[in-house]
Amino acid sequence: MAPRYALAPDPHGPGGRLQPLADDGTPLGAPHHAPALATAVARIEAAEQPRWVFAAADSGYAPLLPVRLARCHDLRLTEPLLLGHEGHWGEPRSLGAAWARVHGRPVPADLPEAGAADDDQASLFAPDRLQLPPGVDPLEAVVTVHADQQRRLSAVRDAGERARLRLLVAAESAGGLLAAEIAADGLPWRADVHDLLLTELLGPRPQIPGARPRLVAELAAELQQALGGRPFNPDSPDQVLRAFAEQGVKLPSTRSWELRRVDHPAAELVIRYKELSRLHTAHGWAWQSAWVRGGRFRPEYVVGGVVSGRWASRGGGALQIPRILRRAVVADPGWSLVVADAAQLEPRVLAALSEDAGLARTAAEGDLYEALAATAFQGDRSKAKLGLLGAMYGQTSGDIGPLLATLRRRYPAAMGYVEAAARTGEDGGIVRSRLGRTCPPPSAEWLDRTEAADPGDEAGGRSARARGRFTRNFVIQASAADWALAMLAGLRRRLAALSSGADRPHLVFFQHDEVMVHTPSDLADRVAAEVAAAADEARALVFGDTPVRFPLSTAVVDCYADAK
DNA sequence: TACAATGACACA
DNA sequence: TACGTGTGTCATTGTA
Repeated sequence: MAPRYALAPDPHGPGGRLQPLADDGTPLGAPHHAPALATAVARIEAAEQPRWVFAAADSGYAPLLPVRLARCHDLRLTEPLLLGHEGHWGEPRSLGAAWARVHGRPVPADLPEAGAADDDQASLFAPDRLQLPPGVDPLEAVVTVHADQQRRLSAVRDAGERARLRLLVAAESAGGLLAAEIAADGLPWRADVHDLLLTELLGPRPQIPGARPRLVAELAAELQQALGGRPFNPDSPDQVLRAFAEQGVKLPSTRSWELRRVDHPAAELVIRYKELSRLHTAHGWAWQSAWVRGGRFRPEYVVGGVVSGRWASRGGGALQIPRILRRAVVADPGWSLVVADAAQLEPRVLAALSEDAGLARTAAEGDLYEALAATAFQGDRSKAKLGLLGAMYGQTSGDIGPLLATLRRRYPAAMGYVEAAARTGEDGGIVRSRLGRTCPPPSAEWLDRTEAADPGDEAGGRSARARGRFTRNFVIQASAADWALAMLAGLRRRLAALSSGADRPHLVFFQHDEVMVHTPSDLADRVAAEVAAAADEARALVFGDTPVRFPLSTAVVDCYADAK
């Protein structure tokens, strides 16, 4: 019974090799070849539930689906976590680079990131991106690098820190599995509802691709009339500003909040035009034909794509679906959507991180801002919220000074925590999330600007403060991402235990502090309970013994738009 | 023609 | 009420 298996798919064909491993990565016996890798993996998974060691789950797991794996160790996702933790942020992070470091060989530079832009024929047939030197056996490389990563994890001195970093590696790796599953399953998307919505708001689909839909074109014409009648392109901020100037209206920019303050009939039209035009270009018919197929929206997620550990997405803008389009996300007949988002996650994370007893009391349950207002802001919830957000993001302008002063007096530990993180950043230091994700060090240019600068130098001071805001926010955003990842990994495990087979609940969406499960309706209530349990489990795993709670607002709905 | 920078706005 | 972090995408505009 091996706790771990390394695997390497054959470059061509359905087979692959498997190598049982001990926990520390020591090979147990000889590798064996499976003519049908997915079948062999499914059999071993059913019997042993090992931790699968992938070079990269995103490419290694997808071909095995619909086989579901419980646990993995993703070498590609783990390497940057370790390099960052060890203070080697800029080092190449490919499997080949990690292999070369173990063997003291020349380390190959990383290839540029694959983006949607170069996702063409050429790159489809490009050699893999592992960067292994010619002649190196991929399975041997996976085994070697895994053993090295396990050794480096064990080398973390402090036991608590070591345990947390291991948790981070496991959660990040689970994210790798999940992202592949979500990509394969897709988000339920009703193209007909989307169509109807577009037609209602924009007019019928233009016959000529690229043409403005009727209502957008009419709005553009109306706008031109309202600004003197001379033709101009409403998509060009420059031309819009000039058209307004000709009417005697001086504007610093065409930002919508700026336009809202302008007393001119054309301002409203510009705002409306931009809204509709954006819907058409970003999420219109072209978007639908590119990204929606077979009743599912299939974006690509990039696990750890943001330095803070949040996921990013590539193509389709999966993490920026405008609210109005949530109408199109509808459960299949007989199925429901369980939508859950963590309420006030970031201030709760601050309370737990800083162990500020007072703030933790306000975060023990219910509405955190309400509780904060009651104890420190004479019941004014908006002040409480503004002040706390300002503290977490490093806001200095506006009338926020007195609010920050109040917070500093009432919650010295919490405010001290973010201010210490800000000072570390301003001084060029690095900070880490709760589980040990490390922020990037300052760039060489930053060091030039700040260290060479005189004390009174404006540019240097600005750069320093900007980095202070970044590190101040990093400790919170990245620790929130730690919690979310742990919650997600737990929820994934719980859903698998709830039901297997074709009509099991699927995680179909994840956006920073929000998850969505598509489930047979008769399981929806149990899914909702598992979401709550996963949230509490993540609280204990990530923050241990804290009075802070992380409540979720959960809705069981047919349509995403009906959640909250 | 292709790419980068910019402005704007969507999401957390 | 309007500037405080992190992203992705599109159209325009300027440069290679």
